Amino acid sequence: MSPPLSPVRTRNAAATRTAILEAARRRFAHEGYDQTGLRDIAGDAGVDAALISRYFGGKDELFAEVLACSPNIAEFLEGDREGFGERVAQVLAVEPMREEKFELFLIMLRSVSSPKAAETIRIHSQQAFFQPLQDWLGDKDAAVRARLLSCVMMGATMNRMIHEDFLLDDQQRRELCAGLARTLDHYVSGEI
Amino acid sequence: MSPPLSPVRTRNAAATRTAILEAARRRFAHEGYDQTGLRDIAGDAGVDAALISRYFGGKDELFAEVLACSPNIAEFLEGDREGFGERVAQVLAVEPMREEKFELFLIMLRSVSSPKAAETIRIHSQQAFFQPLQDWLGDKDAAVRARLLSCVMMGATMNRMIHEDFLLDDQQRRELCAGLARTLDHYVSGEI
DNA sequence: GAGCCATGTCATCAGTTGGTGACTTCTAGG
DNA sequence: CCTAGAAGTCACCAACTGATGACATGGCTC
Repeated sequence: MSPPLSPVRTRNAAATRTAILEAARRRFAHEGYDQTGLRDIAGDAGVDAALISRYFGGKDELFAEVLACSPNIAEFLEGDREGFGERVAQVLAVEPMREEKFELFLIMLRSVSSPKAAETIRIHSQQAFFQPLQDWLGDKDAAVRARLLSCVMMGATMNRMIHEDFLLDDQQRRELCAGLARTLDHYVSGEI
Repeated sequence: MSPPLSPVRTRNAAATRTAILEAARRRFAHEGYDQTGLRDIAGDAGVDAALISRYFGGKDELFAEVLACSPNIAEFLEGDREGFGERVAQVLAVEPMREEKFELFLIMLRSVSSPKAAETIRIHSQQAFFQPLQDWLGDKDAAVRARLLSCVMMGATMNRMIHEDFLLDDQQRRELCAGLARTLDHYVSGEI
């Protein structure tokens, strides 16, 4: 899919590891765990496929590593509370899906169906998504509100995965974004 | 997974077809398109795997047939408008996931990652989910509101797929249900 | 410069998958 | 009762997957 990252300097373990990790992240985000082959990743990274098993142990471990080093929800929690809904909704509904901020979502949602990835995803989504969100909300109903927030966020992503803005013009997309933002802010402010 | 449906009366084309279709529906809902093998389905249906290709042409066609004959959104659209949120939220958050009403969602969400299934899903979700919902809403913003509704519905399903009511007690589940119902009804009544 | 270990390459394995065609067996219609 | 065709069975293929171990080679240390 993409050319080798550093054709000039081969035989550099750190660079190779990084290249594999990045290629894997893109692949997992675009095709999901099952559809991504070790050879695909290796090809993108410009690396022999055998190296992946050597560096990471196996596909599962590579997947876990990718999840661990991907940007999580924290980014959205920075900034003022009132702007949360708008910030998130922008990413969910208007910004291009290629955006990095999106990738963790895509990786998780595209790979849940695979049993080997499912457990890893559950643990990671709890640690790097749910718990921070819940802590950020702070109040007593935090667990339920975090769940509600994630319903909307995941649902929006899912929806976009299925029909990519199919049949929705710019105006409608803005309305969709506004609706999402409003609902998210409702949950944040505690009005379940 | 389950014993043959009719061991007494073999050599019945219609029964065999139905058995395959039902086994496939269960499998696709529980494991998704990729993780489901023709041999798994055949085993559940108590049928030789070769028959599937013979009856349906291939895995893709079988999948399309399963989607086509699964119960769709229409069931939820019956009844009064005010009760919509509650009806749906009940299924999404409190009723057991084994429910048949759930299966179409699960099939779609667990199989989007597979390219072969994705196109079929897109078409079918448009025909059997989106369009009816949009028509039912009726107003001008119907397209956007339908999208918002499906965000919440799919998101709730997705959430449940990832951590099955993990860490949520009965009281919290009721709150979650109430929150979902409220949001859904907001969208139905036009308050985006 | 020699030696050694980390790094990278290659061929290959075993398992699984969807799919196909030749074969057997049952049943309906004459 | 007998035959024709439907229904079901079986063996097998080609493609792909993740993974492994033997081998080649580069680059650092002494």
